[in-house]
Amino acid sequence: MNAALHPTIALLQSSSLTTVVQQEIERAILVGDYAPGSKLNEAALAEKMGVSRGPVREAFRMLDEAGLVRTEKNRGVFVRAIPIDEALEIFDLRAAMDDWVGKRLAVCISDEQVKEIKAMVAEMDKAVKAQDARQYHVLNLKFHDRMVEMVGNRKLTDTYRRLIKELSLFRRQNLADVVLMRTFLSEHKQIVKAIASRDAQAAGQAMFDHVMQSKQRTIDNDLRQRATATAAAASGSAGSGR
Amino acid sequence: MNAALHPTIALLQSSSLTTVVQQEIERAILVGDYAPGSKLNEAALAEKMGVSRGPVREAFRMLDEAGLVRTEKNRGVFVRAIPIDEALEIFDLRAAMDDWVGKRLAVCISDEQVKEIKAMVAEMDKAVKAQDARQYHVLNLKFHDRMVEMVGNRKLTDTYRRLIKELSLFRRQNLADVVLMRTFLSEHKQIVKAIASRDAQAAGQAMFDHVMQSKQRTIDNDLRQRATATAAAASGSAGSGR
DNA sequence: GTTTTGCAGATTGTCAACAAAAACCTTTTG
DNA sequence: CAAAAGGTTTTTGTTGACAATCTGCAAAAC
Repeated sequence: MNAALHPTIALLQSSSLTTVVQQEIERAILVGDYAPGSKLNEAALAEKMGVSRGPVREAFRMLDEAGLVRTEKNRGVFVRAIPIDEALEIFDLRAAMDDWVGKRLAVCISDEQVKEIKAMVAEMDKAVKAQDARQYHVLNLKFHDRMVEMVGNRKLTDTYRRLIKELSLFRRQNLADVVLMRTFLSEHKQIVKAIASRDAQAAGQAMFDHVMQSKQRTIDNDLRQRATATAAAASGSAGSGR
Repeated sequence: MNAALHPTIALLQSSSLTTVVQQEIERAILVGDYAPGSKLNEAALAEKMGVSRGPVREAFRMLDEAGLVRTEKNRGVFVRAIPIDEALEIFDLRAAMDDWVGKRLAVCISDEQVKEIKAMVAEMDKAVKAQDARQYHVLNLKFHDRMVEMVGNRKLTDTYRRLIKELSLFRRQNLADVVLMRTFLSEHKQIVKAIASRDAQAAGQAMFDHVMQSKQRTIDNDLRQRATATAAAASGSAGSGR
């Protein structure tokens, strides 16, 4: 007689102050309200959310273990700033996982599900044509997340999402220009095609390559930004102190 | 001027009560002091370790996020009991990761490191000949962990270890009998051989198959135990109530 | 003028107490 | 005798307070 209880009741049963604080801080971090490297003040957050410091501290411990913040004893907790080399490592690992995702999906995906991811690609197509980079980005995340989910391995899904969350802490990647979006879109189509044709080898390869392509773009991006940054610093030190 | 400070000072700087409590509880769980499913009492643990409940609660939140315990609101925290299907999922994911590990090592391992893993296999050989299943088990864990480490991808290492920890919460697998140990040992030799010969494809395949073999053994084991358990239950209900 | 020292304010680490919920045991009732 | 009711005890959730540590600034020493 406990099935299908009122949603509010279910919510109260499952969520303690700690968990809602944790979710709220996590949301704020992922959405960019707190920049990587910035300090999170216990008392300030506690007051802001109307709770005492206890639950906030417990939430911090969770976020630390999840890799979203880093704790320095007696100094406080800071939003983690993922360095470039760690981001690249994540790309490599993700590529290996997606390789497997492609292989598995080619074997076990249903016709229904093929339709679903085809529809997602179509939506991305629209976004590209409308030059809506923001929308494209959201759809892209959803596309990959959904495919991972379709494998039906919860551990894989958890692990994958964990990596994506951490990666989102990396210096926010410049929204792709239209040319790049077109490239990725065609890769997506290739992935879906390989999966739909049940070619495990090709599907794995396509997904692997696709992630490695993203990795390469991240490297290029970083080099470019690093160059402009040092240039600005040089002109800055030569010119105005600011 | 802060390098090479006194080890005791470094220890005090890095570890708070929360972290040492967390490590101690984790150790106790992994070593089997607290069986999967058993309840962890805040106050009892706090007193046992000579601290207040605060740090214990924070440690609980970390362990929860790490997947080693599960928290039920207003009821307490329990050592997680990994169900068979989740364990099998972990095996699948591990296989995919190890596939990649094999491929990478075949490409980037140093001659020095080849020697190292060969030595580990030799040690396992000794353990098998001595029929020391306990020692074999330890060496086996170390062998795989070391290879993962050698890939040089910290995210991979973290993720892998996390999975292994969770897996160790699965109903403690019966120590392998001598026949099985021999089988696994020969697979290990094959893995090392493929890596040493720089054959990426073969190395990946060998590691993948090896993990899938472990998975299969786990299935068999579970079926057997399940059978004897139901048989015992049947005779139990028919015979004495105990 | 630069470095060092000492102090004040703020922040974190830890603890003990209170409130609320769950578990347990006794008693009552059908 | 089983099941329900009620009260007691235990355990968790949350809070506020206190101690330890860090940070920044200003005064003193060199």
